[in-house]
Order: sequence, then structure tokens, then C-alpha cells
Amino acid sequence: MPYSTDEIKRIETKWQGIWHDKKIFKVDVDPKKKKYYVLEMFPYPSGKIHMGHVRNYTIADVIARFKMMQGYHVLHPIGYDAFGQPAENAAIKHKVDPAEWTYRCIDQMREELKKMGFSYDWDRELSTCDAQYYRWNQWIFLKMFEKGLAYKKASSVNWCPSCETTLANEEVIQGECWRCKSTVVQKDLEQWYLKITQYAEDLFEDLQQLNHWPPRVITMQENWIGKSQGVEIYFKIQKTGETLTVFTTRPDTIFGATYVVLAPEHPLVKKLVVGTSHEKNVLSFVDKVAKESKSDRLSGDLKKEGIFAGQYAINPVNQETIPIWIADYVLMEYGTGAIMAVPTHDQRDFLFAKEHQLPMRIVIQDAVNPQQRPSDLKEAYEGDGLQINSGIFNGISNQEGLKRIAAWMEGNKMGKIIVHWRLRDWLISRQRYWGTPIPMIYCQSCGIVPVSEQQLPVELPKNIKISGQGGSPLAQSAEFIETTCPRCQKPARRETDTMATFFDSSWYFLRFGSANNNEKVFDPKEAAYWMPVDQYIGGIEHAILHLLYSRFFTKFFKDLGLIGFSEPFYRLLTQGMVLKDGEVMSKSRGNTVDPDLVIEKYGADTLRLFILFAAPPEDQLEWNDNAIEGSWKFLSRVWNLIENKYKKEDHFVSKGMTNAAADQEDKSIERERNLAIKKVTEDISNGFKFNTAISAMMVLVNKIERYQVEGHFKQKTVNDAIKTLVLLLAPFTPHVCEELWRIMGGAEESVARVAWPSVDEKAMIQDVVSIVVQVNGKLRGKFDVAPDVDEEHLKKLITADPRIQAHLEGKAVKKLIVVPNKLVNIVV
RNA sequence: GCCGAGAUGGCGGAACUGGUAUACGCGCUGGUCUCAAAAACCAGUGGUCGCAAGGCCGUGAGGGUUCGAUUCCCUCUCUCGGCACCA
Repeated sequence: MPYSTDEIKRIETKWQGIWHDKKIFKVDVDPKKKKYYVLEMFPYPSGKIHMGHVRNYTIADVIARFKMMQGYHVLHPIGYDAFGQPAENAAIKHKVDPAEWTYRCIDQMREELKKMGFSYDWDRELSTCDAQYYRWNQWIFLKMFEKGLAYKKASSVNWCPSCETTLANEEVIQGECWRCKSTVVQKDLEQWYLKITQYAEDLFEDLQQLNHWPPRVITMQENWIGKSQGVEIYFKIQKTGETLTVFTTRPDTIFGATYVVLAPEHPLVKKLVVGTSHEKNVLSFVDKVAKESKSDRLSGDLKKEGIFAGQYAINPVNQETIPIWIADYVLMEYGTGAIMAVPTHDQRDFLFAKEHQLPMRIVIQDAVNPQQRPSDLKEAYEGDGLQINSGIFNGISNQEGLKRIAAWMEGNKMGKIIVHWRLRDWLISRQRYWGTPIPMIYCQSCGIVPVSEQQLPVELPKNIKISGQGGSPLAQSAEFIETTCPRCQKPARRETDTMATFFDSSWYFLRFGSANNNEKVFDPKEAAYWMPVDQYIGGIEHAILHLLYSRFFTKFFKDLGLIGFSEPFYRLLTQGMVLKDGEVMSKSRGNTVDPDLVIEKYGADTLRLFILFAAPPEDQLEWNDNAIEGSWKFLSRVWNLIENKYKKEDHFVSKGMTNAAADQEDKSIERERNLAIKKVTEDISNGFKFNTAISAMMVLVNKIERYQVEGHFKQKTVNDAIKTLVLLLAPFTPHVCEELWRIMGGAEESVARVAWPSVDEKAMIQDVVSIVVQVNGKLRGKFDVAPDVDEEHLKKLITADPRIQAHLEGKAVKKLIVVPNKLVNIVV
């Protein structure tokens, strides 16, 4: 049978059926076996898979199948991150029920995944929109509430005017909604938060353990959590005696503070100016800043505007009276919303002070370019030096001053040493329908009361009109809202907001271990066996959001005593994007390639092979309609190898060769076979270099074909080489390999259960090695010699060669460098 | 501005701890087969000079270390990604 589209379809359908029916990839806890948990970031069920999914899941599948063949007990599950806005948008557009729409999409998605031949344990499939899943979201929320980690507060929040809902800080990218790119505005609302900041220290410190994560993801998380060590300093307002707290990371410069600045939103601003001659101007300035959007304020020319508040503060270290200003370059969200300004040693303060002719004082002496007068400074000096004008601290280095001044201030109650985190608490309530109802009840007499665990799940009501016109859709349903208070049994109302969908995905990896358990969120014993995830694979776009939240939840579960580890993902691979014509594939650009059409034309195996071969997994991958033909051709050549060259009977084939020459050929194939095993195994194990692993298999095929042409070999040796090839290739292109394995008489019910081939080091030893000869570092010749030949002999051999002699003519040999079995360099 | 990653043929990409640069594939050129085409197979394919043998140049640019540098060090250019009035 020739390798054809029809044949491929038959084979792929056949084996997908067998894997499914015989549950080849089903696993359960087995303490006797060594486990391996491979997980890909589960998809949002849009109904169609795209090339990004194909790449992500193919990478995961090769790893899963490779580990299975290596004898690991592999957990490789799949599910659907099924709550979220697209279902609501579809509901508005097509007038369908979001649940119906979502489940239909899931059905389509499942079919597409099956067509790719992924090795999932389908018995563990889950969807976050199932009540059997989201009831555990609610359970976790109640636990967090119980521990004081879930709380409600009124605050200025991020609001997306187009999605009509609140957003977490992590969902605002450069001032825009991560989903729809609308400009995010600030609104004052009362919302539910998770106290992720309580874990800031752990989330930051434990990054050190994640040695198998891409460094850039670590860096991104470090930046996001944003640790800064500093001091809170207490200034007194001269007139009222009230305390004004500022935050600084440079306590060594405190003696150079010549004014303080408040953010326009700072609560003290109004108090300072009320009833004074400054009131009108200050309030109108505050008003003006408030009208600028956050993104306007952060971008643009960074012009610093400000106004004098008409009041003075007292510097606690020297009792100096300095003016209080209000300026837009100080942000209410960071630190205390107030700073001490040291224009000589902070460039922003410097520019502001110049603009408004505020005083300056140098307190750190630049050793290279020492300045005495602030007026000589062209810019702030932010480097190290000796303390001057700093009272009892004069003469010490500022690095020393940093510690001693901080400790001294703390000792004298002028301030407090603290760590400030950039990370904010996670706003999780959303004014949307298609999500997990927050299990809270508002009672007139008891206040905010949690739903009791026994009453979970709080089911999402059906038949809700979704207009997209704002307000929580659940508020429409009287039947949903009206309930009784679990505490006093009086009539009460339910919370109508739903949870951010990132809540759902923050713990699904634990649920996969106990996917069908209806008694518990997950079974601690199963979690102890399967977790942590050995290899997680997904897109870089989740470097902060999902990965940070998942780490937070894991730490929370550990504190609950449900698990014994604090990091969920041992190893992380972030795959590169799939590009077409140099741009990211996207519907809006109209440059997508539908995986379904590619499967239709070439089959899943060819698609898998191409996507693994075209680039290393972490790099961007340029889709190429021509190049995929190469993958098809390769599989066709492998196929023909078995059709044409694999023979059941082992017999000696030699066409006019001496036995010695035939043995030589025979040895050579065996060597190539072992080289391929070694290369493929190492490439998968060390960094998932699938592209070079595939090229090694191509090399083996080239070699086998060449030996065939010459016709000198023992059949058994060639058969072995072909069998090995099929096993090595099986994780990459499983359908065709299952079929070939069966044709060759493989006994196991699936090639996935056959042991991965091992390397015979002895078979790789060569009788001759090629020695490269250089003269002055330039390649001048090659010699085949016996391994470990002695230097004198080698020298004689080389210098006797006329080609080498030509390059040595009339020159004295200065030096001879010999790298054993590799190279000789003659220096003249 | 700060941090991180990178730059290799016409293209995607290889190159172990410094040791034959361009593996493997795509494309291209020529050939075999065919009435023809497709497919398949074979050969060639960094630039340049040369009839040839062979020489010279060549991994973003410039310098350095070394017998020898894509690999190590310094300076610079460009590309991509992240963060960014963070006190």
C-alpha cells in the first residue's frame, strides 16, 4: 500500500479508535510506579483549535509518550477553561444560551483534539463551567473567607467600559484591557478581593526554587511582585501636628530632603488646604489631574506638574521645616502616596525642584566628580559616595549610611524599616454572568454571611437575559437573589457578582488528580502522588497572570494542610508563537492557517512532525506551506522503508562482497542506529530539542537507504535499524508508527507501551577516526587513522603528505598541537 | 530609561566543555522516468578568483585573548520581549 492521504486517514482513524476504546492512556495512582505529570495549559473552548494549540499540545504529547516508553506512569489530562466572556458575547450576538453554546464548543473541541492523536486520559476530562467543578471554586472561596484571605472593600478599581466589568491589575496591560484593548478607567466601587499580598514574600522568595523555569518568566514575576526594601519616615505637619508618612528606599539621603510631595489623591490634601487661600488653586489642580486617565498620566512626555499646598512639614532627623507640595509624579497606589524629595539625588525630584525653584542640598559626595554647590549639578547624582551634611553620619559611605540611618531612625521612632511590595490584592468579582457565583449572602441583621458548605454549589441560574448593557446579570433573577440568611434564617440576598475566570484555572491541575471525586476538592493522597506537575507547557502570555495565581493557590492549600509542597509546576516550558508572513496568526490579520485543513490534506502525523521540526519549541515558528511537504516526504520514505526493505526472514545479503567488507557495512549500520538512539534520547531529555532529534532520525533514514542501494548488509541489522527508527519516531508521529510497528509484528497492543530503545556504547566505537590537519589554524587536510594512534606515528604520516608539505615549504615548524582523535594544528 | 533574549546561506535552522562553520529540511539548478506533467529518485547548491588543482574571503560591526573564536572578553549597531514617574 503506498503512502497516500486515504491510507493516512484510515490509519489515523483506526488508531485513535483503538487508543480510546482500550483506554491506552488511562492511569490511576500506583505507588509502585514512578509517576510523571505532563500538563498543557487547558484551552478556552472556542470550538476550533488553532496552530498555537496544536504546537502547545504536540510538544506536551511527545513528552508524555516519550516518558511512557521510558517506563513512567504518565498522567496527561485535558480539560476546558470554559467560563468567560466569549460565551456571553455569543449569547448576545446569536441569541443562544451561554451554557448551550459552550458545551457545543467543547464537543467540537474534543473532536479536534482527538484528530491530533493526543495521548489523554479522557476519563479525567473536566470543564470549569460544570457545577461539579465550580462548586469547588466556591468551597475554596469560603475557605479563603474563613482565613481572612477573601474580603470586600471599597476602592478605586480598574474598569473596562467595553466589557462592563472590573479588572484585576494583572489584566490591565499598558493601561488597556487585556481582552478587548479598551482604555481602562478608574472607578470607585465595593468589590471582592483575594489577599494575595499576604503571600508576597513567599511568592517572591520561592522563585529561587524554580530552577527549571525560563529565566525571563522568573524575572517577569520578580518585577511584578516588586520587592523594595526601605523605610517609612514620619514627618509632622507643622501647623496641625498630624503625622505624614512617606516611603523611601534611600534613607541615606534623608538629610537632603528639601520638600515633601503628596499624590493629588492623598487623603491629607483636602485637610491641608481647607479654609486657606490655597484651597481653590489646589483643589482645581487635583481635579485636573483626576480627569487625566491613568494611561495618559503614565505615558506622554512625563512632564511633572505640581502646586504648593501652603503648609510645611518637619523633617524628624533635623527638625527642619520644609514645604509640602502636591504633584502628579507621585502615585497614590505606590508606597504611602507621599515622598520626601531629595532633588540632588533623585532625577525626578531634581527636575521638579529646578522647575519650581525649590532648594537643594548635597548629602552624598560623588568621589569622581565632587560637587559642593547644588547649583553646579547638571543632574541628580544617584550613585554611591560619602555622606556629607548628614549630622552624625558624615564621613561614612552611603551604603553604610543606608543601614545605619535606617536603624537609627527606627530606634528613635522617626520611622520604620519595611519591605514594600508592588503586588496588589487580587480583585476577583466580575459583573458578568458566565462565571462562578460568589457564595456570599447579605443579611440585614448579620451583614455579610458565607453560604454554608453543605449548600454548595450555588448554581448559576439559567434563563438570564444577557444584554451586555452593564450591571450584574444575576441581579435580574429574583429566584436567585432571594434566599435566607444561613445564620438567622431571615430573608437575605445573594451576591450577584461572579468570580474572575482566572480563579477557575488557579487550581485545575490539582483537580485532574481527582477529577471524578465528588466528596472533596481533591484527594490529598492523589495530590501527593501526582503533584507537582513535572512538566507544564503553555504560552508566555500567562507568565504573570495564571502562573502567579496558581502559585498563590498552591501556597494557600499548603497552609490548609491539604498538600505538602509549595510550588505547583516543577518544570515550565513556554512555547513560541506561530507566525505567518512574519506576523502572529490572528483572525483580525486574516493570516490564520486552519489545522483542520492541514490534517485533511496531510494527516495529523505530518502536521505534528512539521511543527516540531520547523523550530525549537521556545522559539517563534514561521508557518511555511512548502516546508510541510518535507515532513510528508519524510514519513513517506519511512513508510516505504518498511514496504520495500523490511523482510521477515533474517538472511545474509551480499552482492559480490568479501565477508570482511560486508561485516564492515553491517557494523556501520549498527553504529548509526545507536548514534540515532543517543541523539534522539538526549535531545528530548535535555531541553526538548525536537528539531534536532528529528534531523537525527532523518540522518538514520538517509543512511539506511544508502546501504540499501549498495546492497551489502545482513537483513537482521537493517531490520533492527528500521525497528529502532519506528520506536524513536513513535512519540512524534504515533499513528503511522503504530501501524508500522504492527506490520513488523510488534506484539504490544500499542507502541506507546514498548520500551524506549537503549544505547549500546560499544557499537559506537569506530575502527578509524578522521583527523583534521591545520596549518596555522587553517584546514589543509584530513587523515583516517586508527583511534589513539601514537603522536610520533601521526606526525610522520602527516609531514609525509605532499599537500601538507606544500604548506610547510621553507617554514620552520614552531609548534605542533595535537587534540587526540580529532585535530592536529601545525604552527609555522 | 532599566532588565532580559537574540543577530549564522535565498529561507527555517545545526554546531558537544574554544577544535572540519552552514547538520537536517525548504527552495533553486541540472538529470533519470514519462507522449507530457505531477510524484518519486539521483547529482549539485555560502561568496569570489581560476580551465583545473587550488587560493582568498565569510557567523550584525570594530577591537582583544588564543596555535585555533559562531563559541570567551571589551565597545558599538540593530531586532524582539518585559517593566517603567515604583520614591
